[in-house]
Amino acid sequence: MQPSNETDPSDPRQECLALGHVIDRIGDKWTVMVVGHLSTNSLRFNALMRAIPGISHRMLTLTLRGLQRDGLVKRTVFPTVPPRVDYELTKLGQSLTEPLSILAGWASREKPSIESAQREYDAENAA
Amino acid sequence: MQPSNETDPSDPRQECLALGHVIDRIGDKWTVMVVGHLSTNSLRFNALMRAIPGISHRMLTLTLRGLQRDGLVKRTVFPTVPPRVDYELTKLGQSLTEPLSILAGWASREKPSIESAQREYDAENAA
DNA sequence: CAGAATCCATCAAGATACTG
DNA sequence: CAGTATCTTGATGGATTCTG
Repeated sequence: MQPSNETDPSDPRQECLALGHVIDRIGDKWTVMVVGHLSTNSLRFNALMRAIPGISHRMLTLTLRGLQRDGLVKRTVFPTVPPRVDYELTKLGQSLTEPLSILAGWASREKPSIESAQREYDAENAA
Repeated sequence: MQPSNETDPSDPRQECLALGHVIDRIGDKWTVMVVGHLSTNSLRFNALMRAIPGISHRMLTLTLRGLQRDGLVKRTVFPTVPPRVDYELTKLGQSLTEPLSILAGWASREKPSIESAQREYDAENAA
């Protein structure tokens, strides 16, 4: 039924182009980890730092700012001394946790297969 | 039953750390797009080039090699003249399309919300 | 056609030091 | 505690050229 229109939004390929765009935002390591850790409860800045091994001060800041900008994370400042800042997922952020956990499930399920494929590939390519 | 072991694999936080690792491989724009386009049928190199706007020759090569190494894509060479190479998802690769399409669904559903949040954030931060 | 190889600009990210 | 600012480097990715 579709005429010769190349930009059919119901085309799964178009959808995957849209995904590519969003993946660029939320698809990096740190973003995924932050969302994962905030999915259960709100956390303070340093608590996130401790929870996510290897993340630098700077990257956590930038990641949180990005998530905040996308409306996925809410930042709450308590005017105490010393200052305290809580980060929690917004409703929109919560809605992301399900797709991500599905992906996480796939990742942990298929991790062995992937790693064995890598070893095989590397072995073939080593000689 | 778990002792004071901090690396409990059933902990959702541990799972999200595993995700972070895998996301680093499959979570980039081009990889997602390639998998998306291969989800319906196998494609040749240049067909993928044309299907994915903006991808460079080099990035397509590297992306495909990575997917191949992970065992997600199978490369088939036809010894014809001119040479012809088909790329198709393996079974493992097929199994990834469902989680990805769920994520893609979320992305296209929530895209308006995200963009409006961004506009709001930028407006607040512009002044 | 399907790649490999080289060159190069840019940018992302870590380390470090400073502030309210 | 929760950031911001600056610096420096190393990886990334694009353009281009060459080959079987």
